[in-house]
Amino acid sequence: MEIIISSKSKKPIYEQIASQIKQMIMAGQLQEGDSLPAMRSLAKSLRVSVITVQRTYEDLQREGFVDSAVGRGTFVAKQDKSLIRNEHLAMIEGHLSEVIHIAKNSGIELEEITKLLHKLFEETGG
Amino acid sequence: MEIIISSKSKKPIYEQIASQIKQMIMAGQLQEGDSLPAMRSLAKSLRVSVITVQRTYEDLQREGFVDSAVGRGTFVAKQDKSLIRNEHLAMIEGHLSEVIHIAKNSGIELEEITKLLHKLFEETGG
Amino acid sequence: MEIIISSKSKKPIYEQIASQIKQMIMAGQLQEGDSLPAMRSLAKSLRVSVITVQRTYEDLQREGFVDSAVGRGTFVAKQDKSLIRNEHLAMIEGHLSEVIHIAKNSGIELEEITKLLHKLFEETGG
Amino acid sequence: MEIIISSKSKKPIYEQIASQIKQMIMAGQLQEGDSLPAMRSLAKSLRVSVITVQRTYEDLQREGFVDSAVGRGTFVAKQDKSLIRNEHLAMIEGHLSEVIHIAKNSGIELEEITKLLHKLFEETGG
DNA sequence: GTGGTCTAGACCACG
DNA sequence: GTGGTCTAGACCACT
Repeated sequence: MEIIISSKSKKPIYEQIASQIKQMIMAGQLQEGDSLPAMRSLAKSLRVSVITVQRTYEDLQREGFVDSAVGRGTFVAKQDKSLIRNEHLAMIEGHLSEVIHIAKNSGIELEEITKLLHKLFEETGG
Repeated sequence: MEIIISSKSKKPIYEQIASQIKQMIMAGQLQEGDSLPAMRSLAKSLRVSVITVQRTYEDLQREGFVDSAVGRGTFVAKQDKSLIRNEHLAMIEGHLSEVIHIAKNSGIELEEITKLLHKLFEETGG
Repeated sequence: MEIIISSKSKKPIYEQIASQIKQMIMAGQLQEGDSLPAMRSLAKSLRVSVITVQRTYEDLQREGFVDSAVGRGTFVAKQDKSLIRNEHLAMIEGHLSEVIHIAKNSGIELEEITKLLHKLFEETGG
Repeated sequence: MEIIISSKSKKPIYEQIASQIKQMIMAGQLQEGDSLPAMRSLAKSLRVSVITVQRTYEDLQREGFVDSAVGRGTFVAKQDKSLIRNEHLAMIEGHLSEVIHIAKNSGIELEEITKLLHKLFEETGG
């Protein structure tokens, strides 16, 4: 369970942890039925409060990525493909919003961004 | 000084105001030496607290967009447009690369991203 | 002793087991004096902890469904069926009245509730 | 803001508060744009921790009943009728689940419940 | 041991 | 003043 917490990031810690666990699930690194570390042990290894990890697991559960059962632990839930797709789209939307924010602040035209997007897309091996 | 504040936006009000002023400067709508409205009058016309406008002007000053002179007011500073523009383009390219990376990993089409980009651009208030 | 445990259910395991045993008793499938499986063997066949079965038997005993005798085992107690049944019917009527109150206030049709009732009945494991 | 907290209830406090506020909103007692009490003041008047109220407001926000803005407060959001309907259906489902739980424990037939439901529905003025 | 809830108290960003 | 985040420490129910 390699998770990196950056105190520089503006994102809250519980969200940083959550997004990294989501990525592991979406990448297949964590599979359906796999158990996640117990809250207390993960909290200890990440050197954060148990409450913070709890918040992370709670969010993951609410979003359907994991199931938690008192006394048994937390497990990766059956994944819905459209869920994952939506999650990816949300991440993309986050980046695009940043792009637009910067662009509007610096008078860069939408057309220029679109061209750059297409250029980068073609250049990228994929 | 037409500035729109959206209470729906997650962005703080002072940042909404600042980015719209930045835009006006980058677009040449506000030129070097032009004076910005007095804090109290801008606050009044936008129906926000003076403190909020104060924070806006502080940020603009720190970022080099304006100069404030006690007792005289706030003025647009000399802009090094091309430098700023290049920095911004680099940041945009970074985000777009992330977007493309995610998209290629999840089978999302370039066309869909382009549409999302345009949609967000139109939705985003200044 | 066919008992089904659903890990999806929010109900604790000991309660799932208890309610299924109660059902068997109320339905006459288990009769007065019949012996229940030993805790350890039931635990083994259900693949749960002995502690969980212990908790189940404790509850059944406290509610008067079974009697436990150290060294001899656990047996179905004498049931006062009609008394229990009437109490249960009264509780059910209370809940149904609540349901109807909500439904009438929000324009939900009786038919829809009936359908929901049947759907839930089929979904609910014992 | 008359809210009653019962320590007897199995429901967590934050949920008890939330459901009562939801009811006020659904009943029109709290209307769109109305401001809710500040977390700290509500916490004080209910004699619970600020954290508990925070959890309540967070849940209400996530479910779309209210909007919170740092520095300004928490306000009733624009209500979606289907949201309210779903909320009512969820409450009904909760009661029906209780009914089924009792029924299955006491060997009461689904048909009998259905008849009782219809009988009560007709008897109830509405 | 597990997760769920509640508490008290702190610091931050925002207005 | 507001809400948002993080912390530490406690008690509970379940396995």
